Amino acid sequence: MRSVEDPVESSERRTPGRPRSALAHRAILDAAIQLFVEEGFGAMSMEGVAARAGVGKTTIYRRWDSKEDLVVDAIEEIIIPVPVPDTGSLRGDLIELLVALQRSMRHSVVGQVFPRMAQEVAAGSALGVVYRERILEPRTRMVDAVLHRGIERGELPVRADIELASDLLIGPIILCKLTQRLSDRTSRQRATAIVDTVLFGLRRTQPVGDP
Amino acid sequence: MRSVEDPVESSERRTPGRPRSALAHRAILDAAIQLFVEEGFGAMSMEGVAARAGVGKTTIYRRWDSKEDLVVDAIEEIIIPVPVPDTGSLRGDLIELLVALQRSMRHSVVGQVFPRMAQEVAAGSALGVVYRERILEPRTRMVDAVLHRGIERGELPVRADIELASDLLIGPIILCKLTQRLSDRTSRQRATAIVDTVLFGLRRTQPVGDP
Amino acid sequence: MRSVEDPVESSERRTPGRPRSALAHRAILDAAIQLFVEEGFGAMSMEGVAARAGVGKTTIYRRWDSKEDLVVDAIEEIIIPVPVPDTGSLRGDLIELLVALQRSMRHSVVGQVFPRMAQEVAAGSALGVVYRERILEPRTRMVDAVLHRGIERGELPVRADIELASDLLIGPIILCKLTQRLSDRTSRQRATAIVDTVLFGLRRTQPVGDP
Amino acid sequence: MRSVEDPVESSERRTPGRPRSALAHRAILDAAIQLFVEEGFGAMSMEGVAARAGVGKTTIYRRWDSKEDLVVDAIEEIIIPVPVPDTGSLRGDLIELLVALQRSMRHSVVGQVFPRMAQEVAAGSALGVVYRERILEPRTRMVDAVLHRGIERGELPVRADIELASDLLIGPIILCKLTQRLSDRTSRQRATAIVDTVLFGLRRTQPVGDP
DNA sequence: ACATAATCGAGACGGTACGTCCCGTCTTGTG
DNA sequence: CACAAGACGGGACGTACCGTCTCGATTATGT
Repeated sequence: MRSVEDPVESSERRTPGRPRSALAHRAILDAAIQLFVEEGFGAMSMEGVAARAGVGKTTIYRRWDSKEDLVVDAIEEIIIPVPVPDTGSLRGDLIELLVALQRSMRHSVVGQVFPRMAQEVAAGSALGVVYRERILEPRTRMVDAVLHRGIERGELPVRADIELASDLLIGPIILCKLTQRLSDRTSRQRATAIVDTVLFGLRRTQPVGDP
Repeated sequence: MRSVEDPVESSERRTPGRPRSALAHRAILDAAIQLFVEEGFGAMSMEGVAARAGVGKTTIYRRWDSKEDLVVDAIEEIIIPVPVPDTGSLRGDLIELLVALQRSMRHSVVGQVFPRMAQEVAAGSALGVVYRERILEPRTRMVDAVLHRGIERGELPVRADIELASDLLIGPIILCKLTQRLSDRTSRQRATAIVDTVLFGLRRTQPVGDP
Repeated sequence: MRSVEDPVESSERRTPGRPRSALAHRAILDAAIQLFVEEGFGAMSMEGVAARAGVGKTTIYRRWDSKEDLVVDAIEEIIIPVPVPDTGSLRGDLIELLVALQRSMRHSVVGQVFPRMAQEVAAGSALGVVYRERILEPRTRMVDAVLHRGIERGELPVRADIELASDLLIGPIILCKLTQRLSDRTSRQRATAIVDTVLFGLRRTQPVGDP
Repeated sequence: MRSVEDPVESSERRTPGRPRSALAHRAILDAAIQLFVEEGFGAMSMEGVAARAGVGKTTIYRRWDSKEDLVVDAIEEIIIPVPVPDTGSLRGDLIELLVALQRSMRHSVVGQVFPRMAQEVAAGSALGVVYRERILEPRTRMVDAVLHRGIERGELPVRADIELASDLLIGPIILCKLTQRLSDRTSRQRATAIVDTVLFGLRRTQPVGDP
């Protein structure tokens, strides 16, 4: 997943010869992520990456062994760390989290990358595994963490099903992204509706009798 | 989306010359759907389809104009109509619906096709549009219909947000499929938990105050 | 040396599928000989041949296994059969032969090809061997034949050294071509001078004493 | 043609900095001539020269501007001055000259270099021009000089065509080298036959009538 | 002693061409 | 006509070198 030889080695000894260009490194990663988003993993070509980065193919192959390796590195570059919110209440935290998720899906490269990755993740390819472990799961764990804190604070029943809650909160956002369905609500309105419904629903886990 | 010239034309006049082989038609569609599932739309090739179907490339291109057209036809072939359940209660209907959805995702070709389609749907490609219109939306509408019937029956508040409810019910199933996360619960347990939580949550639409 | 599969097979059965294009064949050979002359064997590239012929690289590699094979075939195409002259006298025949040789060296592609081939012939490469056998030796043999006829006619001593004569006649022409030395004489004047000197010299094979 | 900066400058002031290695100079020239002979000008590479000389590519390009420059220098290194023979007679001198020419063609690097140069000379490339001026023409002039001396001595008619004679003497040797034709005669036998035939032929320049 | 300066090797750089593979199209003869 | 076979022009693959360009290290000299 890492480049063949790390140029930023902390590192007692320098390798002889001309060092690898940092500019080329950046240009390649930028071109790679752009083309991945525009054309998809299968349709993008190394030749295209080289051309857009203004770089020889050799320079790419010298640093990455395969298209997979390159794209994995490129994906890791665009990770934007989401800070765990702390508004004081479970409801507020979850709304912030969901708003942030919708925003990243809507605006950033992350959102463009996600649908292209669905297939990779489902297929369990090397690329998909990395994406799940480095992008998806950290975000899911963050929701879980916030929910656990809610239980500790007594804002949620001790027995509340965290996994279920997590799916109920994130699922709708993902679904909306995948189906490209447009809503007339703002991100915050949508987040608020989801969070309120789910949190209220979680107070009761017994079968729903007559209302 | 239809083949260039329909061989099963009901149709007053027979075309002159040798008629198209119905066996070849089936063999091509079967090969197409297999390869779509195995390799994905981008990676599969018409050449591969022809080879697996034991057919010349010409025979495929004479009937379909493009890979898109072929795959669309092939996808439509595997649609299994889901009957609208009628257990007598909203809760029962929704559970049946979700169990059926999970089952189809888990077992059939439909489930294998879905992740490959996420990207197409999100990108709004011809293929994606067909998939959404012919596969996704009918199922969503079915959930909506059941929910509306619930309102009519008085099992749900008149003001209940159908779109939100639909997303909350379907989202988790989709999310689970995409992330390939395994649960130790049965489809029915999971469906029940989702339905109960969402239905209970929908009774309350005001902001969640302290519990 | 021959194409991988001969398209002009006389021959009982046709191969199935689309036959190979005769136009492409010609275009490739023409491009090959042009580039060989312009840039030399080492510097010319298959990609360049394909480009100039307006043809895919595949089409070339389908018919020839290597650049050598291609160039050999291309060279064979430009062979212009030199008719054995029959002016009635040895002297006239030889002059005609030498005039024709100088003319082909000066004007045709043959003359452009020759210096590029010198190295190949000397090195004994596949290309060089073909060139020697198919172009050089037939011409040498023709001179030999004319000289033998001269002996039969009694125009030359029976013991005359044919090999020596041949070298003495052809050598100066070749040398002139290689060194690009320009003469103020016409081809015919030069041919006549050479032939007269050599023929006269051949009458005497004993060591040259004082004159 | 000369190196960019001559390391063996006789010369008043030494340049500051590390002086260029004389060992590297020799190693590079040796490697260059070897590779030129083995692979030809077009196929040999500066990288190969550097590798064989055990030297960095920079070191070569610092001293010579191009492959041409390097090879020209390397070729000049192998020039062996041929002494003008003086046996007392024209016939003896010419035989010595031709024997020497055949010997150098057969044995030394010069002989290996010659066929590779034919193309360069004919094409009139920089390399070819140097080769003609520094190697070819001096030898031709030497033959001319010997022939002139023959005229002065009265061994040849005053009107004898020196250029023709020169071509007739040298041409066969060159032709033999180029075509790699093997003879069962010794160099001396062959030289003698050529010289005797040509000298005898030169006595008569009128058209050859009936014998 | 020590700064200065041009050398050295190593090796990364943007490129070009390689020969292979497969794409989707086109063009045959046969059924 | 439909069909299989397969040639067509084209494009990308990953490799190998090309000649150029940086590097740190080395090696002389002129203070």
